[in-house]
Amino acid sequence: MNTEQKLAADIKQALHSLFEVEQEVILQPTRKDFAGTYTYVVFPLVKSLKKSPPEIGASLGEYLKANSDLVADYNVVQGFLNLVLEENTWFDTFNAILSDENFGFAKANGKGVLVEFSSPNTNKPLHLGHLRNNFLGDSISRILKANGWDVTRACLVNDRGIHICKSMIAYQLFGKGETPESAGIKGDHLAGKYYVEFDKSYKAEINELVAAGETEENAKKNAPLLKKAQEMLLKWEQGDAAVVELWKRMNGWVYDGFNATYRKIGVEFDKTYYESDTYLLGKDIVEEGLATGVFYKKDDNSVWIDLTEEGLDHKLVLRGDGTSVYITQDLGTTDLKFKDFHSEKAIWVVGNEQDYHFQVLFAIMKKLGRSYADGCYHMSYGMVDLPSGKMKSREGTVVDADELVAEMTATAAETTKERGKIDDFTAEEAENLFQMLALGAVKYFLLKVEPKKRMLFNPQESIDFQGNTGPFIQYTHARIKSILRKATAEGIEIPETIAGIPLESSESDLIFLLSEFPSVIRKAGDDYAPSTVANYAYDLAKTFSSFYSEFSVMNEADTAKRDFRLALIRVVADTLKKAMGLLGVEVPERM
RNA sequence: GGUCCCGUAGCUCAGCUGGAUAGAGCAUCUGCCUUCUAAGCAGACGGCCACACGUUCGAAUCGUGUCGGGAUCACCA
Repeated sequence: MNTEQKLAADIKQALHSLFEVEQEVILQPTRKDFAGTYTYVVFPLVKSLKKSPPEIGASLGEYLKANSDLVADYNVVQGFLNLVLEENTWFDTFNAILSDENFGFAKANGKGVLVEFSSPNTNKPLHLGHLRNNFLGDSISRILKANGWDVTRACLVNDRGIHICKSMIAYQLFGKGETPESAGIKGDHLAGKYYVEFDKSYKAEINELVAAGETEENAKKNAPLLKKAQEMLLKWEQGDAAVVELWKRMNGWVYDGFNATYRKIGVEFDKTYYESDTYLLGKDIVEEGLATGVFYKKDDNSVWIDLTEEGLDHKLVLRGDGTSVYITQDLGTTDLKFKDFHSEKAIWVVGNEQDYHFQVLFAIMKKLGRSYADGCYHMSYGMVDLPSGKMKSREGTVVDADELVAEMTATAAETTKERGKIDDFTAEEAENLFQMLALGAVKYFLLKVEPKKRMLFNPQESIDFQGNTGPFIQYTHARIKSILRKATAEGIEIPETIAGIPLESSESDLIFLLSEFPSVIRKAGDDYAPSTVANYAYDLAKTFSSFYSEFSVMNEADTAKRDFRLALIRVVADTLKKAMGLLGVEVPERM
């Protein structure tokens, strides 16, 4: 039981003894302007007790001061009972944190969760929007693990379909046999180049047809290039050797490119599914649904489900000609995923433009009686917009992931060199640091915003290194480490338990914040919100910085005080490292 | 048009299981580096929390409606 829970129990007991009231007690942190750590709001008691709020507050405060060994003092402002804690409870709280290396992390709960994210298309390189997806997926995986879940990270690669054929056709027509090696272009970028190429030529054909008197609609449907792509898709599905060979070759290039990017941004998967393997799945589920009467057949043989009871519409699950639609294969892969991993939960990190799709998918699974249906969650997130509007790969108006990371790394290098604090680093150490800072900046930037909100990225203003940013938190960690190195150099041993030291308010602020770490992790997991962890890390770093400028650690004459501060800041550094770790961000020893 | 999401300072965002005088960062302005890293700290400036009504002792937070922005409603994925 932590301090807050104990205090709540004491208040509950007090309510019982004083007023014979049985009530759950909820505490809130006391506002900065008043003395106290926790505040209990007495307004709700006014009616039943028929006493004024200050009266209730005072008698409750008096009782707690006398009977609770946690409460040293109290004050009442209107209906707010502010409780000042005994100093030794701060040390109880702190010592518990100090002695627990895994403070904040829950024990394994023996249950599995599958997190699917990234899910790239193999016709274009990753852009800023994909980065948001990757970082959200990576971070929520880490957060769920910290909440005790056994996490499997899965990636479903969209490696087939008409859009892939578009790149392939364009390459066949205009590629002149070039390869990533011959062109000196990363494989995913090379494929992307031909995807854009396709779109350009396709649009030119449409314009020609329209000029020749076709309607725009017809032109779009009948442009020779599109026909070629559709033919190629058909050939691919028939297993045409030449087409499959080209498909394998080009996808191979793309995977090499993706792997390089994933390695650079520090994202990994436990399991990769390929849509070329799974796109035919789901038809047996359609049969099952027809047999159980969950689905119904129309005259043209197409299969549907009625979801009007769920507030949704009728939805097609299989075409009249027996071929799959998107949801068909998703039914199949969902079953497959739960069969493969026997997990309790599955999470899909997918943009909010698919909100409706997932509502439908989950509703169908429920109607089919899948036991896992309630464990399905769509972690929906908003698009990353540019000042000019939406990013469009076909039109080339995207912020490329590789380019962005490279630019940020250059900025980190420049900013760091200006400051001249790491002049003794080897080239490799320096490069390592620049990468760490660049990724810290980008990841933090994308994760600090609540996932479901769409966010704006302004390339001109770019990503900052000051203020509420990843590098600021990394910097805070490095500053603490610098002090700890100094202490080690002087042979100072940090004590394992602390007691009886008069506390400065910024010190108790820090202890209080540290004590909240477990509930922050819990909340982030419950809400699927890495932003909760990001905001916490910033809050902690900010509070430390304030303490740092007000008090000195190593120059403190009272050695007991000094040693306490060393212990305190060591836990702060550890907690910053853990919190940033949950965002997939590393923190440096020096910067 | 139906459904879903969003609307908080000039800009980017916290806060939303109802609680006190709504917080940060950026930008603008003032101070602070001979003491542990100034990527920092302290301060100033900046708000009808889109609007209206309702529930409540109490609403940025909950409910209803309006307005504004976005997404979606394909035998595309």
